Amino acid sequence: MGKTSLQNGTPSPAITRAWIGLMRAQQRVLAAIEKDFKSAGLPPLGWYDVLWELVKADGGRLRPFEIEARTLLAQYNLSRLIDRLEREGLVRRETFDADSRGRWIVITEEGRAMRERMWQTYARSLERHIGDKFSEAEARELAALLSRLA
Amino acid sequence: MGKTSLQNGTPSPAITRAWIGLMRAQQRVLAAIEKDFKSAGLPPLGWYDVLWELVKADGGRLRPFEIEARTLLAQYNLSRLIDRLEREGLVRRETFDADSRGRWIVITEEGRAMRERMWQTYARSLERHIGDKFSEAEARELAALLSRLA
DNA sequence: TTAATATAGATGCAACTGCATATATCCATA
DNA sequence: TATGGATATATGCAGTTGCATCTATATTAA
Repeated sequence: MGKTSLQNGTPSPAITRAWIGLMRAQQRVLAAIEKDFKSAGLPPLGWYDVLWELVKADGGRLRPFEIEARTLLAQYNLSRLIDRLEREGLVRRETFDADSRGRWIVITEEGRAMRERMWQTYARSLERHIGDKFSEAEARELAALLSRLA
Repeated sequence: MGKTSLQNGTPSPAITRAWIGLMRAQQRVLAAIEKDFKSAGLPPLGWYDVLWELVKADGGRLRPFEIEARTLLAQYNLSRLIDRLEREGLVRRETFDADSRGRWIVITEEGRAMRERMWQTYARSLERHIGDKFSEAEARELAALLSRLA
């Protein structure tokens, strides 16, 4: 039994409230951010994560399975997300010579530009929907607590 | 600009880490719980919320728009979720005489039994995936911080 | 070598979601 | 009391997800 529980195997009210709070907070903030993206005529937030991993990576490229590990996307979802990104010209698929099962996913100039454009909106959203609600110390505390669930 | 931000409109690292932590924690815990449900041969977690609201409600029944308000489900998603619950015999749609646009959604005995069965698994999951990770005080602190985002 | 197994990535299909709109009814007011 | 607008719920459609499986290639071990 966990550190925090009643005798009968029922989670304590605090645990329950933390869980409900986690679900609702994530849903609300995510919905608010997605709405801001939509208003700005931007693609869904999920695209950002992939583009950002590629920008951070050496040579602006990664293997699909590497993106998968960094983003928590399921393999089949990532494969199709890459389809969409490629259709919009934001990434290219290139051959990976050392293993012909593999591919490089390479970010294009358009992809880099899009990521920056998305960040403008994203940064403002984070400020508005999260930053405004916490002091610096509280934000650190929240991040620390959440990291225990990762 | 928020309480917590740098000059240039970029969210502070603490805010960014809180946000990433929020997304990842929710995804991971939700995925773990859904997996537990699936292993136990149970329907998706989303069903639980509706059944639970109905159990708590007077007479075991609510109007769809009341469920909507209590669960954050979108109207069209709820309408279809009720279809599925009804198909499984867990709820019934009944007429609402005072306003014939409306309906009652009534939980059945099977619905009550299913909710209890789901709770067995749910409670253990919450213990394992959240309760084990926090002291009582920490859980309260986390819930309090998350409630600011609601 | 070859056969068995594992890994990288893609894809058909059914279920679910979001969006827009439909349908039915109610309410306010001219 | 007719009409314009609001509210409650449902639904067609296109896009997305999850699941299972496929193809292609790599690795291991006999």
